[in-house]
Amino acid sequence: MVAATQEKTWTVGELAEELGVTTRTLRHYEAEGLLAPRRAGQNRVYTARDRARLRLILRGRRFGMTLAECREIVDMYDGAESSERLQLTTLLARLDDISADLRRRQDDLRRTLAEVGEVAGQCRRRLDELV
Amino acid sequence: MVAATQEKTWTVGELAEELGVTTRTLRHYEAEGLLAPRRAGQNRVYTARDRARLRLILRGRRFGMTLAECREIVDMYDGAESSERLQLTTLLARLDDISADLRRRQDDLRRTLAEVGEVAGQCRRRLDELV
DNA sequence: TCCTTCCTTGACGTTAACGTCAACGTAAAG
DNA sequence: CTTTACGTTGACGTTAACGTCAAGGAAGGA
Repeated sequence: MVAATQEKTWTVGELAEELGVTTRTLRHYEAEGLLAPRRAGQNRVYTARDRARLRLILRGRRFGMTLAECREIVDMYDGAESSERLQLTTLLARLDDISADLRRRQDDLRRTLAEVGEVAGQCRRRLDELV
Repeated sequence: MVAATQEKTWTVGELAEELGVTTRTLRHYEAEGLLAPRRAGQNRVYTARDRARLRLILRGRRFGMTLAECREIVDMYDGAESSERLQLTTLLARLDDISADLRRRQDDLRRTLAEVGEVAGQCRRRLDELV
């Protein structure tokens, strides 16, 4: 098992393809400080950790988080390994704020979904009447 | 009860203020065909119905719906009162698509919230270790 | 060697969703 | 009658999140 420590990596093209975005998006995220892939010479090398970060970002984007908000969240993964009480306490407070915000959005989504269901129900009733 | 049929109305400024947006936003939504308030001469007059539409729109915006998506949904409220079978059937299919999309976003949100909770938990554990 | 494919950086373009400013009308208050 | 506080339209500006070239480098196959 000589090669057991060789973790899988991706090129920009591969990772972009796999997650359904363009390479431009990956370079943009890097420019905005959301990703920081290794380099093999000039070329970017993405690890499984980079890939996980990217998936978090893309997931957030799908329900309206800005890149700045995404960055704040992924950065917290690193901050949570701090050893300073003040840092951890501050981070924890921020995380609570973020959770509250996400729950509000969850509520907005839930209500919207409910109302879409209402309209669908109304459609079905009118279709029944048309028999 | 002579005046019982006089429903409450709002001016742009009043409605914007009440819902926490600017008047520019209301005029923009009108230009994009999401709202169509009555006029009293030149001035816009918003009814409770307009207000309800606006609340739906703003709610959708909060979790990442575009104005075009918002318009499609609010327009369906009107379409659901159609009397043509084909119209209703088409609308119903579209509503199912939208519901599926919203549920995906709901899932994305749920997962993100869970992971934020994970990070918070990790913070708390590290804080405990620091006693 | 040449060709293709993938990568790089840099720079300008585009779209959505408003912000901002100008120039003007009008109705109530002082 | 003028000031103040709304309202109107029109037009240009701004920000975020990429899209879209352009120009070039490095690796591998025919």
